[in-house]
Amino acid sequence: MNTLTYNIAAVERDTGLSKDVLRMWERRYGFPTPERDGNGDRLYSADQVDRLRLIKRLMDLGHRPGKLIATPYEELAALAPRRMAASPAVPEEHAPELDELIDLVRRHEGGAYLQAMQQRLARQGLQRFVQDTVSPLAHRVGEAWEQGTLEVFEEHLFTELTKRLLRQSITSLPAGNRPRILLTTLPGEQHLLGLLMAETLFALEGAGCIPLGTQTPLLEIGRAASAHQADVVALSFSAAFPARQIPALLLQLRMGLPGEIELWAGGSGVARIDDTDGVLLMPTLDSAVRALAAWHASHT
Amino acid sequence: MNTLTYNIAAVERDTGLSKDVLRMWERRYGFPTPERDGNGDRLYSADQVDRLRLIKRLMDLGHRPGKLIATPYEELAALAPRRMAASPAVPEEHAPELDELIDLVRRHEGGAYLQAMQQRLARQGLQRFVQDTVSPLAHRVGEAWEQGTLEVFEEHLFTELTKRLLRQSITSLPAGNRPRILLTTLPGEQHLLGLLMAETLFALEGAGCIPLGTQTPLLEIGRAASAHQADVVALSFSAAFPARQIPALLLQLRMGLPGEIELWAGGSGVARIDDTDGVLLMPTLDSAVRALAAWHASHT
DNA sequence: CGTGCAGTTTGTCTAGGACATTATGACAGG
DNA sequence: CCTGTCATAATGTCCTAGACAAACTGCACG
Repeated sequence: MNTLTYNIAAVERDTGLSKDVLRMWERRYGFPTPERDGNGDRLYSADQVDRLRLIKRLMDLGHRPGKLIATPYEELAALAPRRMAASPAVPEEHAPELDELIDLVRRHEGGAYLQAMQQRLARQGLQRFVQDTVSPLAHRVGEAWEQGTLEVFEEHLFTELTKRLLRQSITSLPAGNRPRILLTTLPGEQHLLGLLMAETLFALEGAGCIPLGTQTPLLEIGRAASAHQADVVALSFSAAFPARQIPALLLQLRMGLPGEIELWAGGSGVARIDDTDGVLLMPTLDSAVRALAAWHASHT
Repeated sequence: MNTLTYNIAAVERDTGLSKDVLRMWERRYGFPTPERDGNGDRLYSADQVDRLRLIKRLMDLGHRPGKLIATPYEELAALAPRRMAASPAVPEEHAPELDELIDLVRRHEGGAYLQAMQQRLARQGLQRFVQDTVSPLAHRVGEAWEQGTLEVFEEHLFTELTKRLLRQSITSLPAGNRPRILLTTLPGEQHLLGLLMAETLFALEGAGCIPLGTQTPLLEIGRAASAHQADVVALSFSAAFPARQIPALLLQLRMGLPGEIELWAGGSGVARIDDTDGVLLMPTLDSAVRALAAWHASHT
C-alpha cells in the first residue's frame, strides 16, 4: 500500500481548510503536525487529511475547532448530534423507504437507483417527488455522510444521478414566463442540488427560469438580471458556505441590483442568518413555494 | 452607480489567482495596486478585477504574466491568437451555423437555443451532434469569451443549458456495461462539459458509465473504482487547470489504483503535457473514441 | 538545425505578527 | 429560573518579507 502524502495546497483543496487556517492550527493547537520534506514544506499524511476533513464537516454543523481538535479521532465520528433544531426534515413515516433508496447507492447500483426514483416520480408527481422524496433524501444523505456510513464517492454518485433526474424533469416541463427567475449561486458555492429543487418547483408554478449554474460573480448576476429582464434573482447557500459572509454578500448584491428586482436567498446556509433589508430568506423549500405564491398574488 | 470593491479573498474566488500570487505581483510588477482600508487590507476595484480575470484567461492560453502585465489594457483583448497549434477545432464550413447558435445565447433566448440544439441533435444523431456541434461550439464559446464578445453570464447560461441537453441524451440511452468507465474530475477542476461529451460518446458505444460529477478526492477515486469494479477511470482536465500539477497527480492516482484498471485523462488541459507511464492521454474527443474502440478490440 | 546549459521568470512555501469578529461564560436583574 | 449584557477568550484572515524550486528563455556550441 502506497502512502499518499499531501502538500499544503492539496490539503486545502481536499478539505476546504485554507492554508492560513492549517498553519494557524498547527501553531496554536499543535494539530495537525505534518512531516516536512527537504525544503521544510509541510507533508500531510492521508490519515491527517481524513481527520481534517471530518473536523471541517463537524465545524460546518456548528462545532468549534478548539474542541474538535482536542477530541480523539474515535470520538469525533460520534459527534454528529449537534443538528440544527428545526429540522424534522424527514417525516418519520417515509424514513424506511428513503433508506432503501440510499441503500441502492450504497450498493453502487446506480441503474437501480435511477429506476426506483423514476418510479417514485411517476407515483408522486413532480411536486411531491421533490418535496417528499428528493429533499428529505438529500438531508438523509448528508446525515449519513456525517456519520461516516456513506463514502464520499457514494455521495458524489447520488448527487450526480439526482441532478440528472431533476434537470430532466425540468426540461420536460412547458416553458413558463411569470415571474422570470434567474437562478444561480455565488462564487464559492458549488452545491447545485438545492437550487435545482427550487427551480423544479418554480417551473411547476409557471415561472420562467433562467439557470446560470453555480458560481456567478456578483457583478455578472446584476448584468444577467438586467439582460434577461428577470423579476427575481434566486440564490442558494448550502450549510458548507461560510455563513458569516452571507449577509455582506447579499447586501452588496442588493445594492448592485435594480430595486424592482426581488432577491431571494434559500438553502440551509441561510437558516442561521438574520433578515436583511431587501432580501427574502427562504430556508426551506416550503417557504420558497410560498414566496412564489405570494409573488403571484401581488402581481395579478 | 455603486462602486463595488473586492477584498483579496473575493478576488481570489473571482479570478482564480491565489492570494499569494496577487501579493507577489504587486511586489514584483507593481500591478495590481489596490487601495487599502482602515486596517491596511487590500481593496481591489472592479476594473482591476476585470483586468486580472482577463490576464488569468490569457495565461491559461499560454501567455506569460510578465508580458501581460506590461501590456496596456486595450491591447490585452487583442492578444488571443496564441492558440494551441493543433486546434482546427471548428471546421470552417460549419462556423456560420455555430455562430447562429451562439447568437441565440447572446440574445438571451435560452428557449430558442435549446430548441435549435434539439433540432440539430435530431438531424445529426447523437454521435455527430457531440463531435460536430457541441464540441466545436464549446471551443467557439471559449474563444468568444477570450475576445470579450460574450459575457460571463452568457457563457454560464450556455454551459448549463448544454449540460442539460447532454445529460438528457445520456439518460435516454440504454444502459451499457462494457467496459465499466468511472468518470470524474480531480479536486480543483470544476468543468464538466468535456467529461459529459466523453460520457455521451462512451455510452453510445455500449460502455457502462459511472458519473461521479466533479472534484472527487484522489483516494475516493480509488475506492470508487474498486467498489464499482470499474475497468477504466476517465478524468477530464480543462485548459484552466494548472498544467504543471497534472503529471504528479496522475502518477499519484495511478499508484493508488489496481494495475488492471486503466487510467484515461482527457481534455485540453492534457494537450500540453508529456506521456506518463500507465496513463492514456486523449486531448481530443476523437482520441477518446479511438481509445474505447481499442479497448473493445483488445477485450474480445 | 538540434541540444544543452545558464540565467531569468514565476509560483509557492515559510515564519511570525496584528487585528477584527464571533462565541462563551459569568454575572446582574427580572 | 429565565434573560440580557458585557468582558474575555477563541478564531480566522490579513499583513510583510524572505527563500527556493521549477519552468521557461535564449544563447552558444556542436
